[in-house]
Amino acid sequence: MGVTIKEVAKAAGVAPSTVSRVIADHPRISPATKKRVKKAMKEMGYHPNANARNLANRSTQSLGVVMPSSADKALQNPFFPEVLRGISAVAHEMDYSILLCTGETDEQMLEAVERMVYSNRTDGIILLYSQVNDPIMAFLIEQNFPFVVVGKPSERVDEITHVDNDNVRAGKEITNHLIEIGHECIAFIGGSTDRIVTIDRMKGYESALEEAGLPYLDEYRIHTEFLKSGGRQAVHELFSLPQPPTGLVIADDLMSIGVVNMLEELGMHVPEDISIVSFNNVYLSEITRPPLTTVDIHIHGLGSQAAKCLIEKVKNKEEPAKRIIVPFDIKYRSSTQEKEAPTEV
Amino acid sequence: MGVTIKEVAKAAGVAPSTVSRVIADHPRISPATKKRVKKAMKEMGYHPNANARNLANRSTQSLGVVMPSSADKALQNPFFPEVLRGISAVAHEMDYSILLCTGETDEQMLEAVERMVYSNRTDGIILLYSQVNDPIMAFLIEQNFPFVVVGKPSERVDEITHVDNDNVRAGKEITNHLIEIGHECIAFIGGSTDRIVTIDRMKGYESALEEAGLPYLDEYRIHTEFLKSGGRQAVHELFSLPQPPTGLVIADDLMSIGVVNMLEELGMHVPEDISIVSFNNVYLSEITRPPLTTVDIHIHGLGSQAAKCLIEKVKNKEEPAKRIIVPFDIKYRSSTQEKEAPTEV
DNA sequence: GTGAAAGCGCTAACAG
DNA sequence: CTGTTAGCGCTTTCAC
Repeated sequence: MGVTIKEVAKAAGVAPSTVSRVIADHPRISPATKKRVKKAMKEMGYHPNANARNLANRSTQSLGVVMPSSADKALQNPFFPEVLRGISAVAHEMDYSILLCTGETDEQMLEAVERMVYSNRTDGIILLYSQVNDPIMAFLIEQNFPFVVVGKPSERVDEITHVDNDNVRAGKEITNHLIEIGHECIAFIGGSTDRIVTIDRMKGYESALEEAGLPYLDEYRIHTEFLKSGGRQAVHELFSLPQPPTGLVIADDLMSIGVVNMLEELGMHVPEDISIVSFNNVYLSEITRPPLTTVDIHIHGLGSQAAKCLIEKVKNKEEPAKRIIVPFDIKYRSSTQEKEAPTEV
Repeated sequence: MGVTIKEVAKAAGVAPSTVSRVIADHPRISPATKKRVKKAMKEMGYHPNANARNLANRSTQSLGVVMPSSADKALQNPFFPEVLRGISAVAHEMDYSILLCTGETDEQMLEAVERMVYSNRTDGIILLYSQVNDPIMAFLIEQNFPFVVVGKPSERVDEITHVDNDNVRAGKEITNHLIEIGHECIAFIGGSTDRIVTIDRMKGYESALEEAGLPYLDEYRIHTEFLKSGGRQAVHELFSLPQPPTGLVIADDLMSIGVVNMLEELGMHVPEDISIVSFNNVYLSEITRPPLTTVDIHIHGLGSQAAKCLIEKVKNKEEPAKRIIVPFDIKYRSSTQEKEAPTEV
């Protein structure tokens, strides 16, 4: 194994505790010894053993990150690498490591999280999703274990630290954009209503329609897991309505890409026949055809803020719950187009 | 903190060492005490402290996973979540945790890896990419630290355990497909030639052309970082050649999506005017327009095999270097189309 | 089969 | 300012 603190101490002619103090950058230590010890450390290639440190400190200097279960196709969403980047950036800066947690099924996920917590492998946890009735969140709360969620918790919103966008407002603004450019029949397509993010974005959509006095039929709201078979059917029905929509608010860029393709197959063109807006602004939304008008939610920022909050919380158990709202902005691209006034004969 | 081994020992009326033996499922222990201890553990909600265990064992029960630096847009490639799933599956099964390692710049990455290794945070490392002159790999070799690479190392191929597809053969087969359906002018578009995967796929492409006696001009090979500005230019030039290609072999699905869109903008249709094949079979390649004919490289398998190899290597330092080739298969979809014989007048 | 005791490598009082 | 000492929670000889 590597060099230990004792060996360094001996080499520098001091006690191990002194070396420890140098490592911790303790104030009350003479510059002379400090220098001497540092020199010895360098010469001997000393690096503190994280395990031993953590044992002595009862900490782990690591953050657990829980992704959604991989049963979920959504895991392939570029959202995740991006949010990981954000987390990683501040984790690295603050000298924390990242412990990843996935699993095939929900039970496996819970089990993995339990193990992490019980065996003291992590100081705190970041939940990368938020859904109703989440057993993992319930477990964390019950254990009073530090965690933050990226997104909005489904309940006890004020007691749980979370980092989110104002998805309701974002939903409203992006829908308003569609309204402003002349659309009156606007439908919403989102994933499962178990996901809070879907709900919020839809709320925004509804409130925009309401304020504008536009119709929002039940038939205008589609919730489909992730395209494919079921989704196709739903979209098909949407456009078989007597009054088919001319604008679509879609809860996620990836979904948009699927929908655009589906529409084109059905002989409808985006944006000529139908305008589409969505959320996230993943890299793909720029290079797809047409490039998507979408809400840039600043994924990286969500990640970095979450890490920051969690670290604060870990360092100070009494840190009050807080809510961080990461601003968004809208990227206007060519999936939307002015709706010409209906040709009245 | 939690319950300790001592408390369990006291409750069960045995010595701590006995409890330890029960945890480790030591053979020489009477069924009676074993049962008694287990009962106590359960009742008290005992869970071993990973840190203490690892310190005593000089191990960490965790695997480090190194992603490419996030400077790389490619990080948003769904390849990563998917390969993580694979790693995760076996890690979980074998009771290892996953330590993630990213960084904004290459230096930051190296630094992060060094810290992981020096501070004994991980037992072994999986490199999720392979490129020439990689300082991280050099470091790992120099330290004689256990690692495996997903992909093919740029050098010392027989000394480094790696998990890869036979990318040369895959490149050849997929190119042959294009040839079989009548294409004769086939170009290759790939990312940086620093990445081994690009090189191998291109070799396959070349060898297919050669065997078929088809031309492979220098102008038919494009290496572009990741579309956008530079890429557009290159593609544009490709189709300004006196003999523009009718088939395209593209090194990555995501790139294909960009290229398809670019072509459509230029007024060319896939597959009517030009056929496209690529690699990876990420989820998107099914839902894009048109769905892509692509090599399914079994990303999940790459991940799980890598984890398996690494764990073997970690458990047995003497484990010889090995190479695991994960099979691939081709998904035929509608980005390719028979090329009608040139209309000879 | 089980217990006592000595560590794993580091930190943190408590003295001085 | 620095050394001594006693752990952190678990494993592992070595006895019995």
